[in-house]
Amino acid sequence: MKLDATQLERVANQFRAFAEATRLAILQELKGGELSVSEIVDALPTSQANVSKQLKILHDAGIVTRRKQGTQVIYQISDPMVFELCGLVCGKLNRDAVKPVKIRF
Amino acid sequence: MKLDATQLERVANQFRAFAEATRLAILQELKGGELSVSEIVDALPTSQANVSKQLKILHDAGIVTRRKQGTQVIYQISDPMVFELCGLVCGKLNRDAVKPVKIRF
DNA sequence: TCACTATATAACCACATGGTTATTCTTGCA
DNA sequence: TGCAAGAATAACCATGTGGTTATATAGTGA
Repeated sequence: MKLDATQLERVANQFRAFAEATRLAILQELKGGELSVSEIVDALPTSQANVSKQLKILHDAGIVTRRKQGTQVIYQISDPMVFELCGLVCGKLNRDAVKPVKIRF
Repeated sequence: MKLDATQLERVANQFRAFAEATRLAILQELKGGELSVSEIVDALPTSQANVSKQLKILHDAGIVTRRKQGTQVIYQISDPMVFELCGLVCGKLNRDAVKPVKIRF
């Protein structure tokens, strides 16, 4: 059963959301539980504008959910598939590595 | 245990290899077993040059292996993780879809 | 050696995208 | 109402990249 061009494009779009270090860093922070935008900004070495931009991409892809609380917006990972995905990739990188450097998301 | 910037970059690079419809289409063809470049070209609506280019990206990412056989070069998926990855993403897309349209890589 | 096939590479272009700075919008509070 | 904080958006730039066309490279057989 082969996916047609449209379906492949949708799958590619999902992968694309994970294909940037900053977005992965955001997801890594959210792994510990929901966080407000400013908490994420404080945790990462990038600007508030960029965090908002990347969060929008993750949100559009359905990877995170948002919730307003006063003036804050709180984000949360929407599907634990995220961890499985990153786990698979880290596993492959660990297998491929010559030196055994354990990476785990 | 958090990944540092370099490790996140490597994870992102893996995801990036999957983040294009043409490369996913190639992997989908290779799902049935090893294929030569020209067989892949015949199966896809793109040029030989582009197939070679995308195969190089997949190969550099360690996702496919190559083998020369006469004048032909035969490619193969190197790690079954590929199918698990695509399966997870398809599963998420199926869950997210309002209309239940089963997608399966 | 000469053609022919199979594959890879180079040059190029149009377009997408990550990041920054500046600005706008929203909410809560004095 | 005015102000400050939190977050999103706009404009912009530099870079990366998918695809094409054209060319180069390697192997095969006559």
